[in-house]
Amino acid sequence: MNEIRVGGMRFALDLSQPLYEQVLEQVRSSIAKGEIALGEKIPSVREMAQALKINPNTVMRAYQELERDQLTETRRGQGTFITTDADKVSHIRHRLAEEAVEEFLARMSSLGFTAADIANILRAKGGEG
Amino acid sequence: MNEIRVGGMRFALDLSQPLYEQVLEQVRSSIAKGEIALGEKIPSVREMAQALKINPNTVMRAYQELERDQLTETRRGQGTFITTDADKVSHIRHRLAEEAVEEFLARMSSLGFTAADIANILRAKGGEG
DNA sequence: TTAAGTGTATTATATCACTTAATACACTTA
DNA sequence: TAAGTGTATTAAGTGATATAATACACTTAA
Repeated sequence: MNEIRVGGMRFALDLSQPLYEQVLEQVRSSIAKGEIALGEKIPSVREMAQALKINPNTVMRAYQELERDQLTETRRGQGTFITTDADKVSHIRHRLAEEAVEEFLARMSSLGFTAADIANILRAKGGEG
Repeated sequence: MNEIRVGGMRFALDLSQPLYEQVLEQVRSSIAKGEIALGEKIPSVREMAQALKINPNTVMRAYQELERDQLTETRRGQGTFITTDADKVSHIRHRLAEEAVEEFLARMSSLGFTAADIANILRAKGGEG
């Protein structure tokens, strides 16, 4: 699978998407799922870059987006830490979910599926899984 | 809105995505929704390019993807026509829906939402709309 | 036969996002 | 003081996207 474990997180990078987006999303996912604790330190830019075999600048870009979303706090000279504010995590998590739902519904609507159609499809899906 | 009507279809292009993908998706959407009839001729490459103010090569690329999906048939010297095979349309429509569902569920799962969570969110969404 | 309108192919150019590389600087801690 | 942090800068390369200009094969109607 080319799966890399670093800092208690799992990473699987490919070329289908920008690398910085994949790093961002996979760290964010770990936070949202609670797989990494609040206040915990994540690997340094250089350490992460070396582990993932990508450029430090690329990791930096991902880390800066995490901080802009207030999911992390950076302390110069110390490192990058997950926020200690559970509300921040909850807020971002629901905002991202809202975006996913909106995009999904728009996409299905553009294919001519109604809300009832979608409910049926998901119900069928849930039944088999 | 910068909405352009051409060949019975509506187009609204922006810079958030490749132009050829937007043209592809918007024609495909018109077909899936039955807004354009089976067997009908769609605008020529040059006509579409002029109407949308984009390059003919860009339109060409969108048209070729439609043909690869067998949603259209091209007749040299005559033009590009929607397939007359309703099954083809149905097949593609369900394939795209399947992809949308899979991506949506994966995205929600990466945020730590369960199938039950998702059902609740969509039910709430349906109720208010 | 001809002219206009089709799809199609080719070559060249330009732009932009992404990624890497190499450095350097400010800060914190041991 | 040395090592490890985040951060900034400059340069270069690559690939996808889009445009431009041109040409060719085919179909249809005048």
